[in-house]
Amino acid sequence: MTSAAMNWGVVKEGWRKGPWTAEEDKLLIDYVSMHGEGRWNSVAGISGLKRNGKSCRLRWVNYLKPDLKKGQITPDEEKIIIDLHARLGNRWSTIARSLPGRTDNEIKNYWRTHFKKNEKQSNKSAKEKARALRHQQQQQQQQLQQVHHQLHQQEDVDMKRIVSQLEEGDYKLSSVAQGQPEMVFMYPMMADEPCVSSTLLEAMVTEDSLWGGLWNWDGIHANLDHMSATSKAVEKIEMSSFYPGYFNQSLI
DNA sequence: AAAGAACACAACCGCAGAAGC
DNA sequence: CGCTTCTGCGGTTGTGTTCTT
Repeated sequence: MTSAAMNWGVVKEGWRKGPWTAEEDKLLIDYVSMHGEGRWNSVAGISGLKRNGKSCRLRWVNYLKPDLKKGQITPDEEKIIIDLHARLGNRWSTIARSLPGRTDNEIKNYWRTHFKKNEKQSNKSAKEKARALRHQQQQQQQQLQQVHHQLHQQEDVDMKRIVSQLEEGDYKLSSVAQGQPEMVFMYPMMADEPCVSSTLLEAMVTEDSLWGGLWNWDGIHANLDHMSATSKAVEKIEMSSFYPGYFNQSLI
């Protein structure tokens, strides 16, 4: 069916629908940079966009937001998705909180594409497996390069932030990764909460999860800022049962 | 090379809960 | 306290691209 046949891109009841144009994206980006996220229903009035609030929010959250991670789901991310979906079911937004830069929509689409079908057809052919493996290797390579690049850029900023937080005395640093002297976990000092033992943390730092240890902190944490107290409590209980160490990290 | 299948992604809808009045 | 509005979530659908036969 064509866009025209679907009435996409046309103005319906005053609102445009269908794919976003570059101009619309720019208007929305300008709006958010000036007014911040939220109050989506006022976007149309202020920016001149002929899109309703829901459409604007969706476009921003799923596509325009600057900290979104582009590119395919990595094998590590896939593991987490599988694990969390097994425990949480279709709670995509909760799963997405564990994958910084990924949206619920993206994960939902990924799951639907890759695993929904597998419920019926559990075995992949050898060909498919080989293809998937090649693809994974390429992705891993790309991601590694990307992470190295980002780390270089963020190094100065992050070090300053960590140092200032240390100076405030709110955090404790724990070097845990043997043979990885640059790998450091940071978690809040709480008098009434036991910290994760270094032994446990070491166990978490496997080859597969090394990078995961880094993103878990920033991503999960950033999202907690926007959650209600009740949601936070539920989230903490859920997440701490899945990822040892999460509970300590989330105590701010 | 062409057709069909599979995949990846974007976007809409309806509903529910939170927030504001 | 009830109503309205806003926001976020999950489900679904449609389109374009890539892969397979």
